[in-house]
Amino acid sequence: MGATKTDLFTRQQNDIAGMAKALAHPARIAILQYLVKINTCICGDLVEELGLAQPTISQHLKELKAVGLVQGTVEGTAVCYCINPKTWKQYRELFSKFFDSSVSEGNCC
Amino acid sequence: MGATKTDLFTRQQNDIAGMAKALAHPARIAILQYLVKINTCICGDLVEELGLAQPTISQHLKELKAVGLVQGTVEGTAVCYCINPKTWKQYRELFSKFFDSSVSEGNCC
DNA sequence: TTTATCTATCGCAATATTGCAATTAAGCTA
DNA sequence: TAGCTTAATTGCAATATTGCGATAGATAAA
Repeated sequence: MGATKTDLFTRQQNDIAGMAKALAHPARIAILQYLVKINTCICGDLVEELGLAQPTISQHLKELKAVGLVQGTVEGTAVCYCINPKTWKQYRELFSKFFDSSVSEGNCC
Repeated sequence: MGATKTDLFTRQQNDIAGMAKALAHPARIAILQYLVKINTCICGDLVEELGLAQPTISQHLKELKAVGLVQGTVEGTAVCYCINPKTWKQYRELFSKFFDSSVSEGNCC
């Protein structure tokens, strides 16, 4: 029926999947990379940087804010966006832990 | 409308997003964790392990195979699945590289 | 060959995501 | 206040994803 059956899985599994979902769009990757590159905060010239319409960028920023990867502060008429370092580190650790599960090279099918 | 505008983004950005998309479902996370835990190959008792119907599991396995995270070999009537260590390492490195972009703690908005 | 077992595919329904035009909301400046 | 700029929200259309029943394909055993 189209909806993910989250109740079948552990909290951690849903967490990892949710984090991955936040990264599962090139526009959001581009936004994050841009924010990392610029370091200091940036507002909505993301609209210029990427080729997407303003409501679309706003939507992607909303999702990134929802998972805590990005912060926004109102600066006059503009909004200043930046990476949330705390969540960023959480993401790094979670993915790192997930992939560090040792995968044996040889005894595969 | 409704389709991702992949042509607006770099190859790398689409790659990361594509990899993230493969992980963006708890069932696929659960499958990968199970395969890592069992180490040696496993077939479709994933259906028992997770509570999803056989066609649904098959679908998720297909996606994991499509991105190369999982291999399958026919073993009689069953199919033996396992992690593809090569792709697994590629994923780990890509995500690690992405998140290791240094995010400064202080000068945020 | 027939039967049993296991997996893949098809087709469908329900839901989610993507993208944007139009509009609204909020703040600055004159 | 009115006018301007910027961002968020709304509403819609197009597409993608999720999940499963039914079916088909492949192989082993009788």
